[in-house]
Amino acid sequence: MILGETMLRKLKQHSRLDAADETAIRQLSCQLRELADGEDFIHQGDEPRSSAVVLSGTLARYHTLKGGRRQYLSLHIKGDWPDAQGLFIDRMDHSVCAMENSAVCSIPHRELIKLFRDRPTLGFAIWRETLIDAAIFREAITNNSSRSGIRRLAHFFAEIYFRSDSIGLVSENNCRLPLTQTQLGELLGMSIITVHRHLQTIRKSRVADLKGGNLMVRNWSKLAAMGDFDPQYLHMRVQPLR
Amino acid sequence: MILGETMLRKLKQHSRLDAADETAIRQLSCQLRELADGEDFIHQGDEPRSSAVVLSGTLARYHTLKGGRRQYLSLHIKGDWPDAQGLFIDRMDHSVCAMENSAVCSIPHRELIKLFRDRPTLGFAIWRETLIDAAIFREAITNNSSRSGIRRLAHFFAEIYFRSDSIGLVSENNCRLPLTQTQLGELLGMSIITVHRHLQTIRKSRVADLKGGNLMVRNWSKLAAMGDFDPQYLHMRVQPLR
DNA sequence: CGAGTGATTGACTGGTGTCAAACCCTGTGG
DNA sequence: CCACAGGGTTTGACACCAGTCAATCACTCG
Repeated sequence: MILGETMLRKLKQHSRLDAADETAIRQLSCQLRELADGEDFIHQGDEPRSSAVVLSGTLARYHTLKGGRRQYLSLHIKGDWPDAQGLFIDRMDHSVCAMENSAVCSIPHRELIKLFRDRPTLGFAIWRETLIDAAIFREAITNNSSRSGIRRLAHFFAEIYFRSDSIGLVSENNCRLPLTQTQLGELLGMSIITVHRHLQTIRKSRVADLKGGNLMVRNWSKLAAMGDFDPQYLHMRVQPLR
Repeated sequence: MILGETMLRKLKQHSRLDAADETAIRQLSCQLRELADGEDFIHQGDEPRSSAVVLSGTLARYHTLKGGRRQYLSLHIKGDWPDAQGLFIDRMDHSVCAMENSAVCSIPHRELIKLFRDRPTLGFAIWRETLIDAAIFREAITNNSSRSGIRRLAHFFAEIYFRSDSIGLVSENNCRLPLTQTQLGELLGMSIITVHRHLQTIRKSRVADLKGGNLMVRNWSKLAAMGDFDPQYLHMRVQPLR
């Protein structure tokens, strides 16, 4: 089953699971949901009753600001749990939407909690998953607060490329990144104009390029250097890119 | 015991615990540690073997940037778990230091994990604690990325005042906030000069004042409005300030 | 009473945001 | 098959907020 394999591949990046754990995961029930580009998956204020794993596509968490503008908080690809942060929370403090046509698989909290009681190790693995989420949030604070525009953009590109690679979504130096320049600005805390100007610089230096929702990395080590990117905060046991 | 009461008061802000849970918490062993102003409690790269609860004082998480400068990520007061994010993580991706003379109480992970296996509900409560931490990180992303300098400062003041009040650390409209303007800048992603200028504005409008490590809130509703502060993201069952 | 740290103020500069307009690509409909 | 509409991208002009530099003031501590 796709859900089981996707979950396992992701969880094994950071956690050790035994055969019984794997079996338990494969037996989870899955409620498939397809999302259209731009569609909200869960909305700020909702009471979460299930949590989902991304099977395909790209989702994002976001805050809605006074005046309706958005602050995107994080981007989620295959294997991620875009609403895991709602696990033990009464009401969502943020929303989650699809950035392109996507598919997710929902698991009721009731079933997850039973799983955690029966197999604490699996609970710890998913807890770890939410802690890595938090580490990514911390890095985003640092990125958006203390790095210059161009480094900020480069760091984000490096992170998404690295994460895509680790789940097997990079081919020929390309990965998906279906964000408009406006959305990149709403993620990185800068205006579309500034995003555009720095993007041009990155293009001209032949480090990376973003076109048609695809990120092409021409020079990985230069990109990582430009963004001060050090993947330690992603807490993976194996580190694919070098 | 101080540890038990401090932990219980904090956990009960968001979780329901039964009598047996409370007993189990009161029986946790506590390794008291006193920290001097500025001292590192745990350092980026360390392997965490225990997690601590703040008994008194103020601690902060921070990233060390290229060139040695810091990005502060979050501030922690009585009842907080400043290194809970290291619970299921091999190596710390950030450091934690004391912002004034402080006291914390460490609990070995081994003991916590045994507790979680025996009493899953308590594990869920502490998991929730780490999820609320993450919610605070998300709000920090939004604050530092999309609010103007003065709103950013006001939002941070509102948050720390609100959290201080909820753990009983506000008296006569005052709470501790032992940060220099430089440190405020390193937390909010702006230069000391900008911090200073906005702080002056906040002072002159008689909304709040920061002096000698103390934050005095003269007009709570104005401060909350100025910072677009909505405490929903703190996920407390009861909301003290109004 | 100096030394040191932090707060305060001013002058200047540069990066970033806003405004505005042209361009490009794609999908739609006549 | 072409014209059009709409969203996204690109470019330039301009203003202003925020950063750097620099100097002075205030407070605490030995």
